[in-house]
Amino acid sequence: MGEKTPDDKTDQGDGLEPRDRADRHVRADARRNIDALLRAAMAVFATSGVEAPVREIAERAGVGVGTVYRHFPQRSDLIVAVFRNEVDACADAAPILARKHEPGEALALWMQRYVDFVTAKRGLAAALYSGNPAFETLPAYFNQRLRPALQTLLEAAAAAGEVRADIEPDDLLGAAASLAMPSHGGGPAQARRMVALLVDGLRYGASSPADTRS
Amino acid sequence: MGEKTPDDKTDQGDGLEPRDRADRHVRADARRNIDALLRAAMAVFATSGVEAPVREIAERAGVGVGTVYRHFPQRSDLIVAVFRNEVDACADAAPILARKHEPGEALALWMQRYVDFVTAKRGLAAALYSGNPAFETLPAYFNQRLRPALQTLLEAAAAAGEVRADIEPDDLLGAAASLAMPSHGGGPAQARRMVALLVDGLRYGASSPADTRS
DNA sequence: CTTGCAAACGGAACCTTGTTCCGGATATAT
DNA sequence: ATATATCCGGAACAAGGTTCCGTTTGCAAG
Repeated sequence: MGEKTPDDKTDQGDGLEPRDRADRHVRADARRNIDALLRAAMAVFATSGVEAPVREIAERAGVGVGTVYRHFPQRSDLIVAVFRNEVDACADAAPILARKHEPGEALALWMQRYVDFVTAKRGLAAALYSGNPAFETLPAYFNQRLRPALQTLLEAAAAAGEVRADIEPDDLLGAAASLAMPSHGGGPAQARRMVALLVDGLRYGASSPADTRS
Repeated sequence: MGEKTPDDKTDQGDGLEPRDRADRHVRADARRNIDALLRAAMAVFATSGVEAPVREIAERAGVGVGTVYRHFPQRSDLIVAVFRNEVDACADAAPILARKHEPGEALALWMQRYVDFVTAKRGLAAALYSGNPAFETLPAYFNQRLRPALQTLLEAAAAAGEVRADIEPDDLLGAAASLAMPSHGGGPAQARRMVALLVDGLRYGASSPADTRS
C-alpha cells in the first residue's frame, strides 16, 4: 500500500529548516498510528462522510486527538491523505487487473472499481467546491494518477480489438463519475449498472477493428 | 421527534414568493429587523462567503442572535432567503432595463447584472453540493425566475434583429455562470469581459433581421 | 543492559460557531 | 389605558476543530 507518509513535505526548497535528512527517524509506533489513522479515517469517511468529527476518527484508530494533529496538522490534511491513498489504490489496481484478465474484461472490472471509489466519496464534492485551498491540488492529482491508468487499459483493449478506439480516458472518467454522483438519485447499484452499460457501449462496434469511421 | 406533523399545509406555489402574509399580524419592528437582516446578510455573504458566522450578521444588522433565529430558524433559512431575494432582484431588473434601453443593449446590461450576481455568490456552490436538503430547491427557483427574464430580453433583441435567434436562455445562463465561476481563476473583471464577448458573439450574424435560417 | 533524550502520546482545555432559552420590552387591538 | 401576543437581546449550551503540556516510549550510544 501507499508508502507515502502524510507529512510528505512538498519541499518548496525553503532552505530554512535545520538539517534533516529526508529519511529522518520515524519511530515505529508513529508509523503504526499513521496507518491506523488512515484506515480509520477511510472507514469513517465512507460511513459518515468527510465531515465526520476528528474525535470519532481518533477513537476508531485507538489514539488521542493529539496524535491525529501531530501527523495531520489540519483536518483537511487527513482528508487529502486518505483521498490520495484511495486514488493510488484505484490506479494501482489497473495493472493488476490487466495481468489477470483479458483486456476488455480488465477494462470493465476497473471501471467498476472506479465507480466504487467515486461512490464512497460522499461529501468530497462539497469539500472540493468549498474554496478551501487545501483541496485545490486534489483534482490534478486525481487526473494525474487515474488517466494514465485508464489509458493503458483502454489502449490494450483497443489493440486487442475488444473496444472501439476513439474515446478518451478523460471522457470516460467524467461520464462514469457523473453517473455515480449521488445527485443522480439512483443508488450505487444503479451506478454500477449504468457504467457497465457504458462499457458495453465501448465494445459495440469494435467487431471490425480497422473500421476507422473518420 | 419522528412524529410526522399532519399539518401539511398545501404550501403549494413554492416557486413564487409568499407575497401576502396578511393572515397574521407582523409587527412593524419585526419587519424592519427582517429587512435589516437580509441586507446585512447579503453584505456579509458577499464579503466573507456564505459560511460567515451568524453572530457577525446579527451584529451588522444591529440585532441579537435570538432575533436572527426567531425569523430564520436555521442558518440555512437565512442563506436561502438572501439567495431568493437576490435572484428576484436580478430577474426584476430585466423588465426595467428593457424599458430604458434598446433591446440589444438591455440584453448586454442584464447579462452583466447576472455576472455580478453569480460572482457575489462565493461559497454558495459548496452549499449546493453539501447534500443539505435545505438547499435542494434553490436551483429550481433559480431557473424558474431567471430563465423567463432572460428569454424575454432575448426574444425582444432577436425580434429587433439585434442578435441571432438560435440560442436558448439556459445555454446562455450556464455559459455565463461557468465563465464567472471563481474556479476559473480570473477575477470578476475578467468574467465581465468574457461575458461581454459572449454577448457580442450573439450580435454577430444578426445583421440581416429577416434571415430566418431554416 | 543502562541511560539519555528527542519524538510521540493522550486528552483536558480552549476557541469558535450553531442553536436554545427565557426574562423583559413593545407594538397594537380594544 | 390596558392587556397580551409578539418580539427582542444575549447569556448559556452543545459540538467540533485545534492547541498545550505533562508523561511515556522507541531507540541508539555507551
